[in-house]
Amino acid sequence: MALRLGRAIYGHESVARRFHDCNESPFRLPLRHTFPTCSGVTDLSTAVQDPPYLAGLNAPQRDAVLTTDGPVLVLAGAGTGKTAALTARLAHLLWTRRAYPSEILSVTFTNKAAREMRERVGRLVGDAVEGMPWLGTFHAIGAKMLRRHAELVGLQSNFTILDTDDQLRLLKQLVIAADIDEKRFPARSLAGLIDEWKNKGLVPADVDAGESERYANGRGGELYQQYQERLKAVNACDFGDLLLHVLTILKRDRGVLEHYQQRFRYIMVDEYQDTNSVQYLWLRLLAQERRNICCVGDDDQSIYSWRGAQVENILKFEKDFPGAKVIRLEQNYRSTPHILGAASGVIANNGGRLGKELWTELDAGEKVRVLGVWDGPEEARRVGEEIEAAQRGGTLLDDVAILVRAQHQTREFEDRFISIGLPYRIVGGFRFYERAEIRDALAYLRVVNQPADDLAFERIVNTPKRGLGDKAIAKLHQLARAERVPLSIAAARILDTDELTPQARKALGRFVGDVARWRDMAGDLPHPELARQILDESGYTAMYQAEKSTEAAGRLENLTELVRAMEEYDSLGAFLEHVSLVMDNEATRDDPKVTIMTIHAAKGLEFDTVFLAGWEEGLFPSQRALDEGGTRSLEEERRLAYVAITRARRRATILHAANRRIYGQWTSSIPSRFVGELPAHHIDSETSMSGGESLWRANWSERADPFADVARGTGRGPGWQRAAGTLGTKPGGDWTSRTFTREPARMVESRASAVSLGNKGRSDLATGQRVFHQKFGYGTIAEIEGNKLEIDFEQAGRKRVMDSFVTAG
DNA sequence: GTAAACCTTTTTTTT
DNA sequence: AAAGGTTTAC
Repeated sequence: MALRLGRAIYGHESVARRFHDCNESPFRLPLRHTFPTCSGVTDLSTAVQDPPYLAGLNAPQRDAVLTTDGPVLVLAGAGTGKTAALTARLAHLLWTRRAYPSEILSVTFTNKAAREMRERVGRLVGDAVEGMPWLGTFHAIGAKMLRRHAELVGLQSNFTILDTDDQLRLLKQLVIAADIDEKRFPARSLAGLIDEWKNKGLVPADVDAGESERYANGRGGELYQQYQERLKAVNACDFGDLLLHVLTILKRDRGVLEHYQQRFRYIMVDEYQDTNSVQYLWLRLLAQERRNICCVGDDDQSIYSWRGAQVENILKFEKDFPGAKVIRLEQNYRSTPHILGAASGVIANNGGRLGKELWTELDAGEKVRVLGVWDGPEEARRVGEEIEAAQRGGTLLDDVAILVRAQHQTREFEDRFISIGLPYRIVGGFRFYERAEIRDALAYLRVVNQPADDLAFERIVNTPKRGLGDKAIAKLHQLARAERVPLSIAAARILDTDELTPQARKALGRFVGDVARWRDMAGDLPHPELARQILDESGYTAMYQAEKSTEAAGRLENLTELVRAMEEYDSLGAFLEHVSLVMDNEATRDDPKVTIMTIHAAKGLEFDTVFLAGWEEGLFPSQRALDEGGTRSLEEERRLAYVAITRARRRATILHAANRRIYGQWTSSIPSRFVGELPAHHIDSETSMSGGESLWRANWSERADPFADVARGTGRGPGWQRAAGTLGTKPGGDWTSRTFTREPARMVESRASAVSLGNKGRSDLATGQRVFHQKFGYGTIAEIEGNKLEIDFEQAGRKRVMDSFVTAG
C-alpha cells in the first residue's frame, strides 16, 4: 500500500525528487484540493471512501488528522495512538497536497522518535518521506538551519558541534585562565549554568547580575561571554547553541525569519510538554505567521524539567494561539486495565494536571506484581528467573524490558545475565561514540576537516605518545594566543622558532606534516579510506596493536566498526554531523534480546512484559529529587513512575530491594512511596522475605509521615546511625549473605527498627586488636575510622583496609 | 615525560 | 566499587 500511495501522489520518483529540491514550488496552489472529500471536513467517520491512512483511527484521532489548519493541541495520554495520529496527519497533508514534503516542519525530541516517525510516514506515503528535510530532532533541525546562516552569528558553516566532554575541557581552560579556584567552583557547574541559560534563550548580554552571581562570586556572566568568544574562535558551538544561535538569527534577521515562516506551511511538534524556553520561542516565531501548528503532548509525561523543559508551555498553548482547537486522545490501546489502573493511581497524587481519563477495551489481564526482595543481586536474580520462565511460556526476549531509574542500576542485571547467559541489550549508557578510541579517531578526522578545531587538536597531538608534554603544549598555546591563530597553525609556525626542545620540535614537525598530507588526501580519497590511512599513519592503530590485551583488541574492533559506519555517509562532514547529533550507532538488530534501559530512554516505547526495578526511596524517587527540588521534582519523579508503568502492554512487575550497595556501601532502604500509591486492587504483592505482607507496609500505616524519620535512603544521615545504634550489629558481618534472605530468626530482629537497618558496622573490632586479612595476613588495628581500618600488618606493613575484609584473629 | 600510587568523588535523567 | 584526578616516584 505504501508504494501505491507514493506513486499516486508523485507519479514517478524523479518527479518527487524534483519537488523536494525546489524551494518554492510554482505548482503548489493549483495542486491543492484535489481530494475534495478530505478538505474542510472534520469528521469523516461516515465517509464512504476513506483514504488508507485513516483506517483504524478513532474519532478524536481522525479529528486530529483532519484538522489541518489553525493551531491544534492534541492531549494524548500514554498509549493512545499519538504517533499513529501524528503520522497519519503528515500523510494527510501530503496526500491532499496541502504541502510538499519540504514544507512541513516536524520536530521530535529524540533521534529514536524521529527515526520512528520517518519509518512510519514512509510506510504510509512511500518515498516522499525522503524529501522531508525538516523532520528531525530540535537539535538536528537547528544544526541544519545554522549551517545555512552560520555567518550571521560569526561562524563558518563547517563549524564543529562540541559534545559535553569538549565543552567541559574548554570551560576548564577558561576557569583556570580566569584564576578561579576550580575546586570551589567546578567547571562542571558552570557548564550546567550556561546550559540552563541557553535553554532559557539567554545570550551573555541577557545574563543579569543576579544570575551571574550563581558562579564564582558573580563571574558567571563574564565566563559565559568568554566561552562564547572561544567557541567562535575555534569555529564551534555546543548543543545549546544549535537552538540559541538560530533563535538569535530569527530575531535579528527579518528576511531569514520570513523565509522560514513562508516555507513551513505546517508545523508539528511531538512531546510538546518537553519543550524548553528556547524551543518554545523558536516555534512561536516560526508559527506566528501561518499559525498552522499542531502540538502533541501529555503533561503527565513531562520528565525533562532538569533540561529546562517547561510543562507550562503545554498549559498555556491556548493562550499563545487563541482559537486553538484542543483534542484529547483518551482511549488506550496498549495496556490492560490493571496496568492502566496502577499507573493512574500513582499519577493521581500529582496536583495541577490537565487531567485525562484513560480507558481501554482490553481484557483485565494480570494484576501488576509488586515484588520485595532482599538485595540488589537478588533482584537481578529474580528478574532473570522470571524472564527465563516467561521464555519457556513463549514470550520473546524482544518483548521484555527492564526499566531502571539510573544508568548504574543496569550493571547488576548485566552481571547476572552474563552469568546465566541471557541475551540482553543495554540502551544508552556507554555509547559507541563516547568511547575513548572512537573519540580519538574522530578528533583526527576533525582536525583534518576543520583546522580551527583546537579541542580536537589538543586531544590527539600527543596521542599516541609523541613526547609532546605539558610544556610543549603550553608554548603552543602561548603562541596561538599571541598571534590569534588556531593551534594547528601555531604548531606549524612554532617549528621555525627555537621555542621547543629539538626532540619536541622534531615530533611536532612530523605531526604537522602528517596533518597537512591528510588534508591534501581528503580531496581525492573516499573518506572511509582516508580515515583508515590516518589511523594507520598516525600510529594510533599501532598503539593498540602493541598492547596485547583483550581490551585493546576490542578497541581495534570498534575502530573498524567506525570506518565501516562512515561508508553510509556522503562526506566526512556529513558523517561528523551524524556523530555529534545522534551519538548512537544504529542498533544492530540481530538476535532477540532483553532490553535494559532507563525510564527516560523508554519514553515512547512499549513492551509486552516490563520489569521496573529499584523502586526504593532514595533511588526512585531519587535522593536528589527529594533533597533539592521539593514538590516539583517529586512530582516529576512520579510522572516518571507513570511513564514507566505505562510502557507495559500485558505484564508489569515492580521490584524493590531491602538492601542495596550505594557507593560501595551496603545500605538498607525502604520501598518507594510510589509503591504505596499503587491501588491495592490492581496489584499482587509478594516478598521473598518471610512473613507475606512486607514489614514496611505494616509499619508505614502507623505513622503520619513514614519518611520523616528515615533520614536519607543513602544511609549516611542520622537515620541509619540511630537505627544502627539501637539495633546493634551482628558479629561476623554476614548481613548481606544470600542465605540470610529467608532466615526468619533475624528478620524478627530487623522488625525492631523496621524502617532502616543502616549499613553493617563492626562492633567486634577495637584498636590494638589482632585481626586476620585474606591478602595481608595478621596485623594489629592501629586506627578505626568509620568502616575503614588502619592496620599494621606483620608482613605487609601498615595498610588501610575496609573492615569487611578482616576477621578477628 | 611517563607511569604508578594515592586520593577523592560519584549516581539521575539527554540532545 | 569504580573512575577520575592528583601527587609522587622513576
